Amino acid sequence: MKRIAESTVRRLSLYLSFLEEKDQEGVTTISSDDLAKLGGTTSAQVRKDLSFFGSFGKRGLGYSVKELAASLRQILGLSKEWRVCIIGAGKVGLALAQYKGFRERGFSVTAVYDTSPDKIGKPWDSQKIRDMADLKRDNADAPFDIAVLTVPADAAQQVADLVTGSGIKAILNFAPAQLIVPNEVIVREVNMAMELEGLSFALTNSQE
Amino acid sequence: MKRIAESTVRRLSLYLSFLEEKDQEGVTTISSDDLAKLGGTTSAQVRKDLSFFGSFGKRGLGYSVKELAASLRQILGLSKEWRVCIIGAGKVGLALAQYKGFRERGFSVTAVYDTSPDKIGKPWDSQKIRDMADLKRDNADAPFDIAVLTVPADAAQQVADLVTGSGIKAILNFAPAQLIVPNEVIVREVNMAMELEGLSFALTNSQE
DNA sequence: ACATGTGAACTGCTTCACAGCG
DNA sequence: CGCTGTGAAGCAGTTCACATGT
Repeated sequence: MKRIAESTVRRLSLYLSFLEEKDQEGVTTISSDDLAKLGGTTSAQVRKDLSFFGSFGKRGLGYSVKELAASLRQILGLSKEWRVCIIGAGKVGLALAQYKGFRERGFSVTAVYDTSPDKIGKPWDSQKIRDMADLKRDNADAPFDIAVLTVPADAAQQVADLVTGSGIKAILNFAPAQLIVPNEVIVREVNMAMELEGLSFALTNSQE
Repeated sequence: MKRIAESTVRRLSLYLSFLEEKDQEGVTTISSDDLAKLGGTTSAQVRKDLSFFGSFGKRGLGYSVKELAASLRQILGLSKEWRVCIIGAGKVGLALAQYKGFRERGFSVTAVYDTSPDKIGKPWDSQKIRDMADLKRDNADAPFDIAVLTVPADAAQQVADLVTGSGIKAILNFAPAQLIVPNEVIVREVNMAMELEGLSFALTNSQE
């Protein structure tokens, strides 16, 4: 398959959320222009994004909300449940562990890990925080698809090594550190400092 | 000033974090190639990014770590303290409120707001959670530069209206909702669903 | 000799505009 | 006729390559 731009994938994800919203509202048909307005883009962009994957609309009519949503779920790989573990049982990690949005979207948080004896064994939801040392064995029993890293910056690389060493192939990294991982491992960074500094820059330079 | 790409700003932010790290380690001089390797980019990219703002290096030598860091802080607008409020005293909001990385980078969280009577008045750090209804008055007394939204998706637009109505000019939005705001207001979205779905897509399509 | 700074070439994402089809 | 799907054009961001300064 042709390489798809990350920006395209992000927009598909956005379109899907709008479609789900519209479906809830009972809307059955939607045009590329409607989707574009919701997502702050253009109808040509919407059609181009979809065109990489096939043709989903009816000319003169638009798209079936339900059908397009189903197609996008398929494209984004959301038809299966993804098994997610969270590494780092700090405030952010535990907040994420209980975040309902995960499960709704098919991401099922099945374990939380930490290295601190203070935290290991403590309860979260209906389970207990597990020892980081068990990750490799646990993953061999029932593999995780995605590891979410919510550890301090100085521990991030070491934890990432354990994660990739266990065979996990995707990381969502909340630690403010640039991870070095094998080629086949996919990493997405969520870097708060970067977002805030982007706002800082924009505010500083907005009064021209 | 010429318009600067968001990707450039994100990289500047990244370079700054590397420079701070290197400075800690006592490194005094660094080449564009060194910075590129740390950030997973190319030396030409680093030099081009910097070139938008001036010329900071010495030919044949490289950049002074301290001087370049100072320049980047200046460029990114990090020489002043930014006043930040957090809106939504749920798990994520409170986790962010106590996140040390904020203050280290010059972002000072000075208030947390909520609408729920259960939460208003409860302590966080050395302060109390304030009533959302007080935001406008509080902001008139001592303006916030940035509002961080950690509210449920269905409340996000309404809250954003209150925020922009109070005169706040920048929003970091953690709610999975596309905000509509006046032109002069700057919004950055941190959308977990999008990040996870990006990983899902990549995992689904990685085995070619 | 070495690494910066930068115009020029290139790559790839976005926008345009229209043919095609319901 | 309306809206999709798509080649072609346009534009923005990245990479190249070299002249320039130390």
